[in-house]
Amino acid sequence: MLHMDPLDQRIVSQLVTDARASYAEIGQEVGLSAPAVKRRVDKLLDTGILQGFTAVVDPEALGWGTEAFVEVHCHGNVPTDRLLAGLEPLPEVVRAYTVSGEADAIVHLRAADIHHLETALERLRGVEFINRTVSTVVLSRLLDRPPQA
Amino acid sequence: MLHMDPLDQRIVSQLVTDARASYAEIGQEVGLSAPAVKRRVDKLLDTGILQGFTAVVDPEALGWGTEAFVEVHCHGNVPTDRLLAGLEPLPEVVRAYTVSGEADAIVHLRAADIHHLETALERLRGVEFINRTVSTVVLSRLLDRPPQA
DNA sequence: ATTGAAATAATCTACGT
DNA sequence: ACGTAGATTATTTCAAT
Repeated sequence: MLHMDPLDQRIVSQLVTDARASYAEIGQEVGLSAPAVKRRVDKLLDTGILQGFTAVVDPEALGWGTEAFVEVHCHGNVPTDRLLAGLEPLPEVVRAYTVSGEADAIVHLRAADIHHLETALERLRGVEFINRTVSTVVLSRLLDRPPQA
Repeated sequence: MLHMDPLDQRIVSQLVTDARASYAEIGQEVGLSAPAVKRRVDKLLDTGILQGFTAVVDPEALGWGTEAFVEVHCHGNVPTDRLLAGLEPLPEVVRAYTVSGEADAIVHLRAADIHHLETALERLRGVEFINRTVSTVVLSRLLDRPPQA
């Protein structure tokens, strides 16, 4: 179903490095004409291998400078779709994962400041099926690597 | 030094949604000409508010389908630059944060499979100043939100 | 599945307001 | 700081291999 040949991989790699690179530029790097690159990119978008193109924004500049990771422990067994439905409405939830181990999920929160983070945590704890949360506040971002350069 | 007016915010928002949108398209959305949009984008890149443009790739397709979060506990006090120097050489480290609480850092690992994850963990534990690690393997990705849509 | 060429569209570099 | 105009470059479509 989804397979990338080496050329696709190099195209994807270029786009990860600079999503606004022209098809001609990419083509020059990988040894293809611009239309050939576009067709491959279109197909990669079609198959879902490429999910889209986005700008990388300094969270500080957006006024979302405070982050935390929260272990979520639920009452009994909660199916993932209910988990998702419970977390989705909270705008401070950047990412969420179901995990092995004691916790049921890990939630990545992003807020404007500590106070905002606190209210976000309160709302998170207010989600009906959530029993207990364990928060870890981020002090600094050490590393933030592009998916594949 | 870094401030965004409402027009900048709308431009950034457009670019987060689609980093390959043309300046003319963005301009139409926000009520500016294409050159005006480009000038603002250039300035946003210059000030570091916009850090770049990247493609969003399905990690499965890259053969990096297994993820884990690892609490890192160090021997005594390790300065952040030494932490960074220790983690940076490991390609499986996608992101790393220094954090409040018991752990010294949280490391986000991405590997091809469980076996690869295991070897990555072993190498992580091999970093000299690392005392103990607590791993949590990701079972599924519930939510992965764009920074600001 | 690729190239090459022609039509269309986007970008860049003025310059003027 | 924005817009318009003109030159340049990129993208797209299509024909052909």
